[in-house]
Amino acid sequence: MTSAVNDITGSLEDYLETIYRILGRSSVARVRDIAEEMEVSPASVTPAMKRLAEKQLIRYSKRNYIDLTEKGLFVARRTMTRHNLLSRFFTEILGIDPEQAESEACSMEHFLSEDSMERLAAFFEFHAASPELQDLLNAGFTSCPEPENGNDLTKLTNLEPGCTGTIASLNAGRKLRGQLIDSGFIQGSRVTLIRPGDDDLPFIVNLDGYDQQLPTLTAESILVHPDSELTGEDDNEK
Amino acid sequence: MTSAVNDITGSLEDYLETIYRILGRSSVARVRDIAEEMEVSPASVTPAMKRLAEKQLIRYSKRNYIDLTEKGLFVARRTMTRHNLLSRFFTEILGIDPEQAESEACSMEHFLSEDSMERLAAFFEFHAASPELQDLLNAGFTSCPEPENGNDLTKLTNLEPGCTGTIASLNAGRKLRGQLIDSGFIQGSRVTLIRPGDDDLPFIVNLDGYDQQLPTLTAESILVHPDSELTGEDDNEK
DNA sequence: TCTATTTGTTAGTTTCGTCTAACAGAAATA
DNA sequence: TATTTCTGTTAGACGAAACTAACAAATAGA
Repeated sequence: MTSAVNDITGSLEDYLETIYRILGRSSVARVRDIAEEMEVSPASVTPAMKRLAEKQLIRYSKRNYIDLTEKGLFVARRTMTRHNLLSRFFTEILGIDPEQAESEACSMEHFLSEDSMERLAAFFEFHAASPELQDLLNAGFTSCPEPENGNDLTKLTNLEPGCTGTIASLNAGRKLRGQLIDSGFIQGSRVTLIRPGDDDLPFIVNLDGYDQQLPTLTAESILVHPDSELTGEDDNEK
Repeated sequence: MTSAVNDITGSLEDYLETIYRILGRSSVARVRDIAEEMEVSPASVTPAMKRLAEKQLIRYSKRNYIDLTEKGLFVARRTMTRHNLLSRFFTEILGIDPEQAESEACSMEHFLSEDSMERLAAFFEFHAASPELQDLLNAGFTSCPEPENGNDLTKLTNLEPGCTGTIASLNAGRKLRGQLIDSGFIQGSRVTLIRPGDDDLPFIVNLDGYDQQLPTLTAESILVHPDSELTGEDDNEK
Protein backbone atom coordinates (compact mmCIF):
# COMPACT_ATOMS: atom_id res chain seq x y z
CA MET A 1 0.00 0.00 0.00
CA THR A 2 2.98 2.28 0.40
CA SER A 3 4.37 1.73 -3.04
CA ALA A 4 2.18 1.56 -6.10
CA VAL A 5 4.40 -0.97 -7.80
CA ASN A 6 5.96 -4.25 -6.55
CA ASP A 7 5.73 -5.33 -2.95
CA ILE A 8 8.66 -3.13 -2.05
CA THR A 9 8.26 -0.06 0.13
CA GLY A 10 9.20 3.43 -0.90
CA SER A 11 12.01 3.47 1.59
CA LEU A 12 13.59 0.32 0.22
CA GLU A 13 13.22 1.68 -3.27
CA ASP A 14 15.18 4.72 -2.12
CA TYR A 15 17.97 2.55 -0.78
CA LEU A 16 18.06 0.64 -4.02
CA GLU A 17 18.19 3.82 -6.06
CA THR A 18 21.00 5.15 -3.91
CA ILE A 19 23.00 1.97 -4.37
CA TYR A 20 22.41 2.30 -8.10
CA ARG A 21 23.70 5.84 -8.11
CA ILE A 22 26.78 4.96 -6.09
CA LEU A 23 27.66 1.94 -8.21
CA GLY A 24 27.21 4.06 -11.31
CA ARG A 25 30.25 6.06 -10.31
CA SER A 26 32.21 4.28 -7.59
CA SER A 27 32.68 0.58 -8.37
CA VAL A 28 31.83 -0.35 -4.78
CA ALA A 29 29.02 0.61 -2.43
CA ARG A 30 29.51 0.57 1.33
CA VAL A 31 27.14 1.14 4.20
CA ARG A 32 28.88 4.41 4.92
CA ASP A 33 28.34 5.76 1.40
CA ILE A 34 24.69 4.90 1.46
CA ALA A 35 24.15 6.43 4.89
CA GLU A 36 25.89 9.60 3.80
CA GLU A 37 24.06 9.97 0.50
CA MET A 38 20.69 9.40 2.11
CA GLU A 39 21.44 11.46 5.19
CA VAL A 40 20.56 8.60 7.45
CA SER A 41 22.38 6.92 10.30
CA PRO A 42 24.51 3.88 9.34
CA ALA A 43 22.53 1.92 11.90
CA SER A 44 19.48 2.40 9.72
CA VAL A 45 21.22 1.09 6.65
CA THR A 46 22.07 -2.38 7.95
CA PRO A 47 18.48 -3.52 8.55
CA ALA A 48 17.46 -2.03 5.22
CA MET A 49 20.16 -4.06 3.50
CA LYS A 50 18.88 -7.17 5.21
CA ARG A 51 15.39 -6.55 3.95
CA LEU A 52 16.68 -5.91 0.42
CA ALA A 53 18.76 -9.08 0.51
CA GLU A 54 15.76 -11.08 1.69
CA LYS A 55 13.87 -9.86 -1.34
CA GLN A 56 16.76 -10.87 -3.58
CA LEU A 57 17.38 -7.33 -4.71
CA ILE A 58 20.95 -7.03 -3.51
CA ARG A 59 23.83 -9.33 -2.66
CA TYR A 60 24.82 -8.59 0.87
CA SER A 61 26.89 -10.40 3.43
CA LYS A 62 27.95 -8.88 6.72
CA ARG A 63 30.70 -6.37 6.60
CA ASN A 64 31.06 -6.66 2.86
CA TYR A 65 30.50 -4.61 -0.25
CA ILE A 66 26.97 -4.32 -1.53
CA ASP A 67 25.97 -5.27 -5.04
CA LEU A 68 22.72 -5.22 -6.98
CA THR A 69 21.24 -8.45 -8.32
CA GLU A 70 19.72 -8.51 -11.79
CA LYS A 71 16.31 -8.02 -10.27
CA GLY A 72 17.58 -5.22 -8.05
CA LEU A 73 19.26 -3.53 -10.96
CA PHE A 74 16.01 -3.60 -12.85
CA VAL A 75 13.98 -2.12 -10.00
CA ALA A 76 16.63 0.48 -9.25
CA ARG A 77 16.87 1.55 -12.85
CA ARG A 78 13.13 1.84 -13.19
CA THR A 79 12.94 3.91 -10.02
CA MET A 80 15.75 6.12 -11.27
CA THR A 81 13.85 6.62 -14.51
CA ARG A 82 10.68 7.56 -12.70
CA HIS A 83 12.72 9.99 -10.67
CA ASN A 84 14.22 11.54 -13.77
CA LEU A 85 10.90 11.81 -15.57
CA LEU A 86 9.31 13.60 -12.64
CA SER A 87 12.24 15.81 -11.88
CA ARG A 88 12.54 16.87 -15.49
CA PHE A 89 8.83 17.49 -15.75
CA PHE A 90 9.02 19.84 -12.79
CA THR A 91 12.06 21.72 -14.01
CA GLU A 92 11.75 21.67 -17.79
CA ILE A 93 8.01 21.91 -18.19
CA LEU A 94 6.79 23.64 -15.06
CA GLY A 95 9.92 25.70 -14.47
CA ILE A 96 10.35 24.71 -10.83
CA ASP A 97 13.62 25.32 -9.02
CA PRO A 98 15.85 22.26 -9.64
CA GLU A 99 16.55 21.55 -6.00
CA GLN A 100 12.90 21.60 -5.09
CA ALA A 101 12.09 19.51 -8.14
CA GLU A 102 14.59 16.90 -6.98
CA SER A 103 12.96 16.70 -3.61
CA GLU A 104 9.47 16.42 -5.03
CA ALA A 105 10.56 13.80 -7.54
CA CYS A 106 12.19 11.86 -4.72
CA SER A 107 8.94 11.69 -2.79
CA MET A 108 6.67 10.98 -5.72
CA GLU A 109 8.77 8.59 -7.74
CA HIS A 110 7.52 5.57 -5.84
CA PHE A 111 4.00 6.02 -7.07
CA LEU A 112 4.28 6.79 -10.76
CA SER A 113 2.57 4.03 -12.72
CA GLU A 114 3.98 2.29 -15.73
CA ASP A 115 1.37 3.96 -17.92
CA SER A 116 2.22 7.40 -16.63
CA MET A 117 5.91 6.78 -17.23
CA GLU A 118 5.12 5.82 -20.80
CA ARG A 119 3.00 8.92 -21.36
CA LEU A 120 5.46 11.25 -19.71
CA ALA A 121 8.25 9.82 -21.83
CA ALA A 122 6.14 10.36 -24.94
CA PHE A 123 5.46 13.88 -23.79
CA PHE A 124 9.17 14.63 -23.55
CA GLU A 125 9.85 13.14 -26.96
CA PHE A 126 7.19 15.28 -28.49
CA HIS A 127 8.24 18.34 -26.53
CA ALA A 128 11.84 18.00 -27.64
CA ALA A 129 10.82 17.53 -31.26
CA SER A 130 8.29 20.32 -31.42
CA PRO A 131 9.53 23.91 -31.33
CA GLU A 132 5.90 25.01 -31.58
CA LEU A 133 5.10 23.30 -28.31
CA GLN A 134 8.17 24.76 -26.67
CA ASP A 135 7.27 28.23 -27.83
CA LEU A 136 3.69 27.86 -26.70
CA LEU A 137 4.68 26.69 -23.26
CA ASN A 138 7.26 29.40 -22.86
CA ALA A 139 4.73 32.00 -23.91
CA GLY A 140 1.99 30.52 -21.77
CA PHE A 141 4.08 30.59 -18.67
CA THR A 142 5.83 33.89 -19.08
CA SER A 143 2.86 35.98 -20.12
CA CYS A 144 -0.07 36.86 -17.91
CA PRO A 145 -3.14 34.60 -17.68
CA GLU A 146 -4.14 35.55 -21.22
CA PRO A 147 -7.03 37.82 -22.18
CA GLU A 148 -8.62 34.97 -24.18
CA ASN A 149 -11.12 35.38 -26.98
CA GLY A 150 -14.13 37.16 -25.51
CA ASN A 151 -16.41 34.16 -25.79
CA ASP A 152 -18.78 33.86 -22.85
CA LEU A 153 -16.07 34.57 -20.31
CA THR A 154 -17.12 36.75 -17.41
CA LYS A 155 -16.15 37.76 -13.90
CA LEU A 156 -17.41 35.51 -11.14
CA THR A 157 -19.24 38.53 -9.76
CA ASN A 158 -21.36 38.71 -12.90
CA LEU A 159 -22.80 35.26 -12.43
CA GLU A 160 -26.51 35.11 -11.68
CA PRO A 161 -27.35 33.97 -8.13
CA GLY A 162 -27.94 30.23 -8.10
CA CYS A 163 -26.05 29.79 -11.34
CA THR A 164 -22.96 27.69 -11.79
CA GLY A 165 -19.83 28.42 -13.78
CA THR A 166 -16.53 26.82 -14.61
CA ILE A 167 -13.40 28.69 -13.66
CA ALA A 168 -11.30 29.72 -16.64
CA SER A 169 -8.51 31.71 -15.03
CA LEU A 170 -7.40 33.83 -12.12
CA ASN A 171 -6.44 37.40 -12.82
CA ALA A 172 -4.63 38.08 -9.57
CA GLY A 173 -1.18 38.81 -8.22
CA ARG A 174 1.12 36.13 -6.97
CA LYS A 175 0.00 36.08 -3.37
CA LEU A 176 -3.75 36.23 -3.85
CA ARG A 177 -3.46 33.78 -6.69
CA GLY A 178 -1.73 31.31 -4.40
CA GLN A 179 -4.44 31.70 -1.78
CA LEU A 180 -7.18 31.16 -4.30
CA ILE A 181 -5.51 28.06 -5.66
CA ASP A 182 -5.08 26.64 -2.16
CA SER A 183 -8.78 27.23 -1.65
CA GLY A 184 -9.65 25.19 -4.71
CA PHE A 185 -10.17 27.93 -7.24
CA ILE A 186 -8.41 26.40 -10.20
CA GLN A 187 -9.29 26.24 -13.87
CA GLY A 188 -12.06 23.71 -14.35
CA SER A 189 -13.52 23.95 -10.83
CA ARG A 190 -17.24 24.50 -10.82
CA VAL A 191 -18.57 27.23 -8.56
CA THR A 192 -22.13 28.25 -7.80
CA LEU A 193 -22.96 31.77 -6.81
CA ILE A 194 -24.82 31.71 -3.53
CA ARG A 195 -25.03 35.37 -2.72
CA PRO A 196 -23.68 38.27 -4.74
CA GLY A 197 -21.56 40.66 -2.72
CA ASP A 198 -23.70 43.59 -1.70
CA ASP A 199 -22.21 46.77 -0.33
CA ASP A 200 -20.55 45.29 2.72
CA LEU A 201 -22.00 41.77 2.86
CA PRO A 202 -19.32 39.45 1.47
CA PHE A 203 -19.66 37.52 -1.71
CA ILE A 204 -20.45 33.81 -1.21
CA VAL A 205 -19.87 30.95 -3.62
CA ASN A 206 -20.21 27.24 -3.30
CA LEU A 207 -17.32 24.98 -4.22
CA ASP A 208 -17.20 21.24 -3.51
CA GLY A 209 -20.38 21.60 -1.49
CA TYR A 210 -18.87 24.23 0.79
CA ASP A 211 -19.91 27.85 0.91
CA GLN A 212 -16.93 30.17 0.84
CA GLN A 213 -16.81 33.88 1.47
CA LEU A 214 -14.72 36.05 -0.76
CA PRO A 215 -14.12 39.79 -0.74
CA THR A 216 -15.90 41.15 -3.79
CA LEU A 217 -12.63 42.47 -5.15
CA THR A 218 -11.16 38.99 -4.97
CA ALA A 219 -14.20 37.45 -6.64
CA GLU A 220 -13.74 39.85 -9.52
CA SER A 221 -10.35 38.40 -10.28
CA ILE A 222 -11.89 35.01 -10.97
CA LEU A 223 -12.99 34.55 -14.57
CA VAL A 224 -15.61 31.92 -15.31
CA HIS A 225 -17.57 30.36 -18.13
CA PRO A 226 -21.21 30.41 -17.03
CA ASP A 227 -22.84 27.01 -17.46
CA SER A 228 -25.46 27.15 -20.22
CA GLU A 229 -26.61 30.57 -19.09
CA LEU A 230 -29.85 30.73 -21.00
CA THR A 231 -29.95 27.67 -23.23
CA GLY A 232 -30.90 24.08 -22.50
CA GLU A 233 -29.28 23.00 -19.26
CA ASP A 234 -30.93 19.58 -19.12
CA ASP A 235 -27.96 18.20 -20.96
CA ASN A 236 -25.15 18.75 -18.54
CA GLU A 237 -26.90 18.04 -15.28
CA LYS A 238 -26.94 14.71 -13.53
CA MET B 1 9.68 13.72 6.40
CA THR B 2 6.62 11.89 5.16
CA SER B 3 4.75 14.94 4.01
CA ALA B 4 6.43 17.77 2.19
CA VAL B 5 4.20 20.39 3.74
CA ASN B 6 3.15 20.98 7.37
CA ASP B 7 4.11 18.66 10.15
CA ILE B 8 1.21 16.42 9.27
CA THR B 9 1.70 12.96 7.83
CA GLY B 10 0.30 11.78 4.54
CA SER B 11 -2.04 9.44 6.31
CA LEU B 12 -3.55 12.18 8.44
CA GLU B 13 -3.89 14.35 5.37
CA ASP B 14 -5.87 11.53 3.78
CA TYR B 15 -8.21 11.38 6.76
CA LEU B 16 -8.68 15.11 6.61
CA GLU B 17 -9.42 15.01 2.91
CA THR B 18 -11.93 12.23 3.41
CA ILE B 19 -13.71 14.19 6.11
CA TYR B 20 -13.78 17.15 3.75
CA ARG B 21 -15.35 15.06 1.02
CA ILE B 22 -17.97 13.60 3.34
CA LEU B 23 -18.92 16.94 4.85
CA GLY B 24 -19.20 18.37 1.36
CA ARG B 25 -22.21 16.16 0.73
CA SER B 26 -23.51 14.69 3.99
CA SER B 27 -23.79 17.35 6.72
CA VAL B 28 -22.25 14.96 9.26
CA ALA B 29 -19.18 12.75 9.26
CA ARG B 30 -19.01 9.64 11.42
CA VAL B 31 -16.23 7.16 12.09
CA ARG B 32 -18.09 4.58 10.07
CA ASP B 33 -18.30 6.79 6.96
CA ILE B 34 -14.63 7.57 7.12
CA ALA B 35 -13.65 3.94 7.60
CA GLU B 36 -15.80 2.90 4.68
CA GLU B 37 -14.60 5.60 2.31
CA MET B 38 -10.97 4.91 3.12
CA GLU B 39 -11.37 1.14 3.19
CA VAL B 40 -9.86 0.95 6.62
CA SER B 41 -11.03 -0.64 9.82
CA PRO B 42 -13.03 1.63 12.17
CA ALA B 43 -10.49 0.80 14.85
CA SER B 44 -7.90 2.62 12.77
CA VAL B 45 -10.03 5.72 12.50
CA THR B 46 -10.35 6.49 16.19
CA PRO B 47 -6.64 6.96 16.89
CA ALA B 48 -6.32 8.99 13.69
CA MET B 49 -9.09 11.29 14.90
CA LYS B 50 -7.26 11.71 18.18
CA ARG B 51 -4.11 12.71 16.41
CA LEU B 52 -6.02 15.16 14.20
CA ALA B 53 -7.79 16.64 17.22
CA GLU B 54 -4.47 17.06 19.01
CA LYS B 55 -3.23 19.07 16.06
CA GLN B 56 -6.38 21.22 16.19
CA LEU B 57 -7.45 20.15 12.74
CA ILE B 58 -10.80 18.65 13.71
CA ARG B 59 -13.29 18.96 16.55
CA TYR B 60 -13.72 15.54 18.00
CA SER B 61 -15.17 14.22 21.21
CA LYS B 62 -15.76 10.56 21.87
CA ARG B 63 -18.68 9.00 20.15
CA ASN B 64 -19.66 12.21 18.45
CA TYR B 65 -19.82 13.72 15.00
CA ILE B 66 -16.60 14.95 13.50
CA ASP B 67 -16.12 18.46 12.25
CA LEU B 68 -13.27 20.35 10.63
CA THR B 69 -11.76 23.38 12.34
CA GLU B 70 -10.84 26.44 10.29
CA LYS B 71 -7.27 25.22 10.15
CA GLY B 72 -8.40 21.72 9.23
CA LEU B 73 -10.67 23.04 6.53
CA PHE B 74 -7.78 24.94 5.05
CA VAL B 75 -5.44 21.95 5.03
CA ALA B 76 -8.13 19.63 3.71
CA ARG B 77 -9.05 22.00 0.92
CA ARG B 78 -5.47 22.47 -0.10
CA THR B 79 -4.91 18.71 -0.14
CA MET B 80 -8.07 18.27 -2.18
CA THR B 81 -6.79 20.85 -4.64
CA ARG B 82 -3.44 19.12 -4.97
CA HIS B 83 -5.32 15.91 -5.56
CA ASN B 84 -7.44 17.47 -8.27
CA LEU B 85 -4.50 19.11 -10.00
CA LEU B 86 -2.61 15.83 -10.16
CA SER B 87 -5.59 13.72 -11.10
CA ARG B 88 -6.53 16.10 -13.87
CA PHE B 89 -3.00 16.28 -15.12
CA PHE B 90 -2.90 12.52 -15.46
CA THR B 91 -6.26 12.22 -17.17
CA GLU B 92 -6.57 15.41 -19.20
CA ILE B 93 -2.96 15.93 -20.23
CA LEU B 94 -1.41 12.49 -20.18
CA GLY B 95 -4.58 10.59 -21.05
CA ILE B 96 -4.32 8.08 -18.21
CA ASP B 97 -7.30 5.96 -17.22
CA PRO B 98 -9.33 7.98 -14.65
CA GLU B 99 -9.35 5.30 -11.99
CA GLN B 100 -5.61 4.86 -12.14
CA ALA B 101 -5.14 8.60 -12.19
CA GLU B 102 -7.17 8.86 -8.98
CA SER B 103 -4.98 6.33 -7.28
CA GLU B 104 -1.77 7.97 -8.38
CA ALA B 105 -3.02 11.40 -7.38
CA CYS B 106 -3.98 10.00 -3.99
CA SER B 107 -0.46 8.79 -3.35
CA MET B 108 1.35 11.80 -4.71
CA GLU B 109 -0.84 14.61 -3.46
CA HIS B 110 0.97 14.84 -0.15
CA PHE B 111 4.19 15.91 -1.76
CA LEU B 112 3.22 18.51 -4.34
CA SER B 113 4.82 21.81 -3.39
CA GLU B 114 3.09 25.15 -3.34
CA ASP B 115 5.15 26.25 -6.32
CA SER B 116 4.23 23.20 -8.34
CA MET B 117 0.57 23.72 -7.54
CA GLU B 118 0.85 27.26 -8.80
CA ARG B 119 2.56 26.21 -12.00
CA LEU B 120 0.22 23.34 -12.65
CA ALA B 121 -2.75 25.63 -12.16
CA ALA B 122 -1.24 28.08 -14.63
CA PHE B 123 -0.67 25.23 -17.04
CA PHE B 124 -4.35 24.30 -16.92
CA GLU B 125 -5.45 27.88 -17.41
CA PHE B 126 -3.27 28.19 -20.43
CA HIS B 127 -4.24 24.78 -21.75
CA ALA B 128 -7.95 25.57 -21.47
CA ALA B 129 -7.50 28.90 -23.19
CA SER B 130 -5.28 27.71 -25.99
CA PRO B 131 -6.79 25.53 -28.70
CA GLU B 132 -3.36 25.44 -30.35
CA LEU B 133 -1.89 23.77 -27.31
CA GLN B 134 -4.76 21.34 -27.12
CA ASP B 135 -4.38 20.44 -30.77
CA LEU B 136 -0.64 20.04 -30.46
CA LEU B 137 -0.93 17.75 -27.46
CA ASN B 138 -3.65 15.68 -29.07
CA ALA B 139 -1.58 15.33 -32.21
CA GLY B 140 1.59 14.61 -30.29
CA PHE B 141 0.01 11.85 -28.31
CA THR B 142 -2.06 10.17 -30.98
CA SER B 143 0.48 10.15 -33.77
CA CYS B 144 3.65 8.09 -33.81
CA PRO B 145 6.95 9.41 -32.36
CA GLU B 146 7.23 11.89 -35.24
CA PRO B 147 9.70 11.64 -38.12
CA GLU B 148 11.21 15.02 -37.10
CA ASN B 149 13.20 17.32 -39.33
CA GLY B 150 16.24 15.38 -40.48
CA ASN B 151 18.67 17.48 -38.49
CA ASP B 152 21.47 15.41 -37.03
CA LEU B 153 19.16 12.69 -35.81
CA THR B 154 20.47 9.16 -36.23
CA LYS B 155 20.02 5.62 -35.03
CA LEU B 156 21.91 4.70 -31.88
CA THR B 157 23.65 2.02 -33.94
CA ASN B 158 25.20 4.70 -36.14
CA LEU B 159 27.00 6.36 -33.27
CA GLU B 160 30.79 6.12 -33.36
CA PRO B 161 32.28 3.89 -30.65
CA GLY B 162 33.21 5.99 -27.63
CA CYS B 163 30.86 8.75 -28.69
CA THR B 164 27.96 10.05 -26.68
CA GLY B 165 24.52 11.04 -27.84
CA THR B 166 21.29 12.33 -26.42
CA ILE B 167 18.19 10.24 -26.94
CA ALA B 168 15.54 11.96 -29.04
CA SER B 169 12.89 9.30 -29.36
CA LEU B 170 12.06 5.61 -29.38
CA ASN B 171 10.68 4.14 -32.54
CA ALA B 172 9.38 0.91 -31.05
CA GLY B 173 6.14 -0.89 -30.36
CA ARG B 174 4.31 -0.63 -27.10
CA LYS B 175 6.00 -3.48 -25.31
CA LEU B 176 9.60 -2.86 -26.30
CA ARG B 177 9.09 0.82 -25.76
CA GLY B 178 7.98 0.15 -22.20
CA GLN B 179 11.01 -2.00 -21.55
CA LEU B 180 13.37 0.62 -22.93
CA ILE B 181 11.79 3.32 -20.81
CA ASP B 182 12.07 1.17 -17.69
CA SER B 183 15.73 0.73 -18.51
CA GLY B 184 16.28 4.47 -18.60
CA PHE B 185 16.13 5.10 -22.32
CA ILE B 186 14.05 8.25 -22.36
CA GLN B 187 14.34 11.44 -24.33
CA GLY B 188 17.20 13.46 -22.95
CA SER B 189 19.19 10.55 -21.51
CA ARG B 190 22.81 10.53 -22.58
CA VAL B 191 24.21 7.28 -23.83
CA THR B 192 27.73 6.36 -24.86
CA LEU B 193 28.39 3.65 -27.36
CA ILE B 194 30.79 1.13 -25.87
CA ARG B 195 30.77 -1.57 -28.50
CA PRO B 196 28.84 -1.62 -31.75
CA GLY B 197 26.83 -4.79 -32.28
CA ASP B 198 28.80 -7.10 -34.54
CA ASP B 199 27.27 -10.11 -36.17
CA ASP B 200 26.30 -11.98 -33.04
CA LEU B 201 28.03 -10.02 -30.28
CA PRO B 202 25.42 -7.79 -28.68
CA PHE B 203 25.44 -4.04 -28.84
CA ILE B 204 26.64 -2.32 -25.63
CA VAL B 205 25.95 1.22 -24.48
CA ASN B 206 26.66 3.05 -21.29
CA LEU B 207 23.89 4.83 -19.44
CA ASP B 208 24.22 6.30 -15.94
CA GLY B 209 27.63 4.70 -15.69
CA TYR B 210 26.27 1.23 -16.38
CA ASP B 211 26.99 -0.80 -19.47
CA GLN B 212 23.85 -2.28 -20.94
CA GLN B 213 23.49 -4.87 -23.64
CA LEU B 214 20.90 -4.40 -26.32
CA PRO B 215 19.95 -6.55 -29.31
CA THR B 216 21.08 -4.63 -32.35
CA LEU B 217 17.53 -4.51 -33.63
CA THR B 218 16.45 -2.84 -30.41
CA ALA B 219 19.29 -0.36 -30.54
CA GLU B 220 18.16 0.64 -34.00
CA SER B 221 14.84 1.80 -32.64
CA ILE B 222 16.57 4.39 -30.45
CA LEU B 223 17.11 7.70 -32.20
CA VAL B 224 19.79 10.00 -30.87
CA HIS B 225 21.40 13.37 -31.43
CA PRO B 226 25.14 12.72 -31.47
CA ASP B 227 27.00 15.09 -29.16
CA SER B 228 29.11 17.48 -31.23
CA GLU B 229 30.12 14.73 -33.62
CA LEU B 230 32.98 16.49 -35.31
CA THR B 231 33.06 20.00 -33.92
CA GLY B 232 34.49 21.32 -30.67
CA GLU B 233 33.59 19.03 -27.82
CA ASP B 234 35.68 20.79 -25.22
CA ASP B 235 32.63 22.85 -24.41
CA ASN B 236 30.23 20.28 -23.05
CA GLU B 237 32.60 18.12 -21.08
CA LYS B 238 33.25 18.37 -17.41
C1' DT C 1 -38.77 -2.59 28.96
C1' DC C 2 -35.61 -5.88 27.19
C1' DT C 3 -32.93 -7.69 23.64
C1' DA C 4 -30.39 -7.39 19.16
C1' DT C 5 -27.89 -4.64 16.03
C1' DT C 6 -25.14 -0.98 14.83
C1' DT C 7 -21.41 1.89 15.95
C1' DG C 8 -17.32 3.38 18.39
C1' DT C 9 -13.51 2.53 21.55
C1' DT C 10 -9.87 0.10 23.83
C1' DA C 11 -6.21 -3.19 24.31
C1' DG C 12 -2.77 -5.65 22.39
C1' DT C 13 -0.02 -7.01 18.28
C1' DT C 14 2.52 -6.25 14.05
C1' DT C 15 5.44 -4.03 10.59
C1' DC C 16 8.23 -0.46 9.07
C1' DG C 17 11.66 2.80 9.57
C1' DT C 18 14.09 5.64 12.11
C1' DC C 19 17.20 6.80 16.10
C1' DT C 20 21.16 6.45 19.98
C1' DA C 21 24.43 3.97 22.43
C1' DA C 22 27.29 0.28 22.89
C1' DC C 23 30.08 -3.00 20.89
C1' DA C 24 33.02 -5.69 17.36
C1' DG C 25 36.08 -6.18 13.44
C1' DA C 26 39.51 -4.09 10.23
C1' DA C 27 42.85 -0.85 8.94
C1' DA C 28 46.27 2.51 9.97
C1' DT C 29 49.76 4.23 12.83
C1' DA C 30 53.00 4.46 16.19
C1' DT D 1 52.98 -5.63 18.47
C1' DA D 2 49.83 -2.48 20.54
C1' DT D 3 46.75 1.18 20.05
C1' DT D 4 43.85 4.33 17.81
C1' DT D 5 40.51 5.24 14.24
C1' DC D 6 37.21 4.01 10.97
C1' DT D 7 33.42 1.23 9.80
C1' DG D 8 29.66 -1.87 10.51
C1' DT D 9 26.48 -4.35 13.54
C1' DT D 10 23.58 -5.20 17.39
C1' DA D 11 20.40 -4.05 20.98
C1' DG D 12 16.84 -1.38 22.56
C1' DA D 13 13.56 2.40 22.07
C1' DC D 14 10.16 5.07 19.73
C1' DG D 15 6.42 6.74 16.72
C1' DA D 16 3.25 6.03 13.01
C1' DA D 17 -0.18 3.30 11.12
C1' DA D 18 -2.45 -0.50 10.38
C1' DC D 19 -4.82 -4.87 12.13
C1' DT D 20 -7.99 -8.29 15.23
C1' DA D 21 -10.62 -9.25 19.13
C1' DA D 22 -13.09 -7.84 22.88
C1' DC D 23 -15.87 -4.64 24.99
C1' DA D 24 -19.11 -0.52 25.64
C1' DA D 25 -22.60 2.70 24.24
C1' DA D 26 -26.55 3.93 21.53
C1' DT D 27 -30.30 2.85 18.64
C1' DA D 28 -34.02 0.02 16.97
C1' DG D 29 -37.32 -3.72 17.25
C1' DA D 30 -40.16 -6.61 19.45
